[in-house]
Amino acid sequence: MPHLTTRHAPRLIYLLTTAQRRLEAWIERETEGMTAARIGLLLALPAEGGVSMSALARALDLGAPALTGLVDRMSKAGLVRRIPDPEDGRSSLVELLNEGRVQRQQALERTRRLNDQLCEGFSDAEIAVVARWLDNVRVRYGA
Amino acid sequence: MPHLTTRHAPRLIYLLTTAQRRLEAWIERETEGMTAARIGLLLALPAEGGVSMSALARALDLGAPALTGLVDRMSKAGLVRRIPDPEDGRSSLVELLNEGRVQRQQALERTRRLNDQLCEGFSDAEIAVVARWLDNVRVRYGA
DNA sequence: AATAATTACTTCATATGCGAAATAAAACAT
DNA sequence: ATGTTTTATTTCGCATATGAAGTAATTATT
Repeated sequence: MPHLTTRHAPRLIYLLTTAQRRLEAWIERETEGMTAARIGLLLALPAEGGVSMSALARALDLGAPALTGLVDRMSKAGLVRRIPDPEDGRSSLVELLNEGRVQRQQALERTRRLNDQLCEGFSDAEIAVVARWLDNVRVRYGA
Repeated sequence: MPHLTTRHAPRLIYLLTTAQRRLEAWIERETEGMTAARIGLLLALPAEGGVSMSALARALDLGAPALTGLVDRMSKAGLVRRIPDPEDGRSSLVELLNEGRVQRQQALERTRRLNDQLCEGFSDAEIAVVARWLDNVRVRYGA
C-alpha cells in the first residue's frame, strides 16, 4: 500500500474532509428539520432588521448562488423573508420571521454548547493551534 | 452583536466548515476536470485488482449512495469500471482503467505535495494536535 | 429445506455548494 | 446625457453528500 504522506504527516486532507462532513451530518441528525447551513444563516441575522444578500454571503463565506438557494429554502420554510433594499434597487435584504427568531434562539444555545464540546479534551493553547491551522487553510486556499 | 462562543473559544464550527470547503474548491480549480472526491477514490484503489464498493465506502468514509454516484460518474469518465465479485453475487468490485492509472499517479504526487503544504508553518507537535482534534471530531460525531 | 434476518448495492428525494452565464440597477466616464 | 463598467442577485448545469426505501443475494435459524 503506497504512503500518502511524507515526513510522517497524518492525512490531513482526509481528516479535514471527514471531520467536517460528520459534524455537519451530526448537526442535522440532532436537530430535526434544521441544518448546519440554516443555522449559519439564522445566526448571521440580527433579531431585528435586514441584512443584504452580499453581506450574508461574505459573513457565511458562501458564493452568491449558494446563498440564493439557502434563502429560497428558508423562505419556503417560513423562517426568513426577502424585502427590497430601499437604498439600492439591485439589493435585497433578508430578515427573520417569527418562526426564524424562535429557531435562532435555540440554535444559538445549541451552537454554544457544541462549540464548547469541540474544545473538550484540549487546552486553550491547543485549541488556538487548531484554530490557527484552520484559518490558515481558509486564507491560503481561498478563492 | 451577540457572541457565539464561550470561554474565548474561536468559532470552530465555522472555521472547520469553511476550511474544508475552500480546500475542496481549491483542489478542483487546480486540477482541471479532477475533483477531491475522485482523487480520493483513485488513491483508494490499488494499481491492479478490484476493491468492493463496501470496502471503498469504509475507506473513504462515505455512505453507500455517495459511492454509487461517484463510481457511476468516474465510470462514465473512463477512469474505473465495475466488475462482478466472483466470491459474492451481491458485491461488485471497482478497478482502475488505464486512464485512471495515469490520473492516479498524478493525483498521488499532487496529494503528497498538498499534504506537505498543509503542514508548513506548523511544528510536528502542532500538526499532531490538529490531527488529534480532527480525528476526535470524526470519531465523536460519527454516525 | 424453508423461512427469516442480514448484507451489498441501487434508486429516489432533498440539501448543499461551485462556476459560468444572464439580468438588472447603480456608478463611472466621456 | 449617454454609453460603459461595475455590482447585486438569480438561473442553470453539475458534483457531492445524506437518509429512507427498494432489490437481490448470502447467511443464519428452525
